[in-house]
Amino acid sequence: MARTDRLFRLLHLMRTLPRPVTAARLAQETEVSERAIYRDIAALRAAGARIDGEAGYGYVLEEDPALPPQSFTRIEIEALLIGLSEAQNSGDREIAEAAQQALAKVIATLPERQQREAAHAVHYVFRYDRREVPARDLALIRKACWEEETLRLSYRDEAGKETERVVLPLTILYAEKVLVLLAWCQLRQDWRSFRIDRIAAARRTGESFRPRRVSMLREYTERMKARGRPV
Amino acid sequence: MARTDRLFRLLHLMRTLPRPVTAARLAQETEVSERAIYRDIAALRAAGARIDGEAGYGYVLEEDPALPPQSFTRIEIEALLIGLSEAQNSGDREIAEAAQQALAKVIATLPERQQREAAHAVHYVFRYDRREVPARDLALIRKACWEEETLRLSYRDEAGKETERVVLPLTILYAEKVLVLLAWCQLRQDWRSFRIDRIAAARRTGESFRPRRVSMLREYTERMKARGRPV
DNA sequence: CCCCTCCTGACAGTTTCCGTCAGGAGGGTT
DNA sequence: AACCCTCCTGACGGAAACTGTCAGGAGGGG
Repeated sequence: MARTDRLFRLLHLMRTLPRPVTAARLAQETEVSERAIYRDIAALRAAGARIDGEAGYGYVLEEDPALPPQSFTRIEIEALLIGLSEAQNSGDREIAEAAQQALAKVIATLPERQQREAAHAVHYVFRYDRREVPARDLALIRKACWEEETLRLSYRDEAGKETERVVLPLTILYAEKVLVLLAWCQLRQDWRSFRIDRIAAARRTGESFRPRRVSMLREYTERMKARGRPV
Repeated sequence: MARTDRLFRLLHLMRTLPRPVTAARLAQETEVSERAIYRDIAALRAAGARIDGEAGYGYVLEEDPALPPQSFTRIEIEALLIGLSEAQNSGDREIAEAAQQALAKVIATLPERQQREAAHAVHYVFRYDRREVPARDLALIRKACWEEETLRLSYRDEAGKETERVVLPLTILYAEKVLVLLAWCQLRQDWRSFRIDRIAAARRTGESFRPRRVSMLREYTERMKARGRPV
């Protein structure tokens, strides 16, 4: 591999691999020695890349010279930061972390002046109602929605009674203080909302309902509208 | 000039000089021969840059996913969308619009598959408590925070009594259902929070307190910590 | 103490790059 | 047709950069 190619590839790897990226990992991916990686990082830094690197930690690309600078107004930057803060209060740990990473990626494309504006944002989100974090099975449910795979749920209703449900999971809904799974319930043959904190267990069935998720959501939306309900 | 530097510089020149850019111009700007430029262009192309070049015309850098601009995991995309939804519920119209635009800009840089993932996101934010939108003067207050300019406020307290305040505005705080301005109040010689919906009028004084905003925020934060209060 | 990782210099051998020169292509204008 | 503009590519000899190995060091955390 030509060195030129490798330098661009390193930038790409630092953008896409989970942070932080170690020199050992980069060396493995590009099939050169670690010493070559150190040299490459130095070259990229000399060329304007802002790469944070701490002993014992790894590398984080903070400003990327290969990308066209993206331009956001100051208020757009503030809006993104508000969004990050809100996502961090979502009660969903995985989403909170993902928001942080996504925003860091966006910030890395910004010129220095705008990065400074981001650092000195004037909006601040403050929430007392830290929602219960129903960490259990949330990732599994999310994945099932993405992959349009049926789930078997053990669900506890308000009275504490537990039933087994086979559902087609459509959407994770962030309502006021609870997370809700909107799904098509095969037991009831109708749409049902399941509070995620009342899901005792969730198991994947291996059965796919692809590609029906989007059309079912459309149906649900239209039914809610027909009932004069907010969507 | 190191070749690495030169390659990034060429990308920058093609982005900023009037199109089309000739090899002769690039050679002059970077102080190398035209032959070197031809080689550099070949290297950039090998690295994925889409550079259009026609004999007798010059070069045009096609700025698009050829140099994979940004990559987000699926959950990162979902997190950004959650953030957008939350920002749209912030009660601040300007922020809501800015969030939409910022996100559109981010999405536009994504490869097609990821744009589709964004379109079929599984998370949905739903809020009953549409907050009061105190649109009046909010933009002015925001700008004053950014520019570190003193404000004169007509402020109504809970009993409806109106006072005049001269304040150094620091932060717009998104609490549960209200927007709050955190400021240093010169009348009280202390930090005060002002509910934005109770601000009857706000006027700029023309007096700057730059560059004190950041250090004052730090002070406030430290005081809150010393009092065992959440920051 | 150990572990993890980033960091830098030196070395000899290997590879790449450089400008110059030559020849060609494509498109447009007169 | 000739001429102009520009992109394009190969070859050459000399110069510059790169390579992996080895050695030594730093910082942070447990």
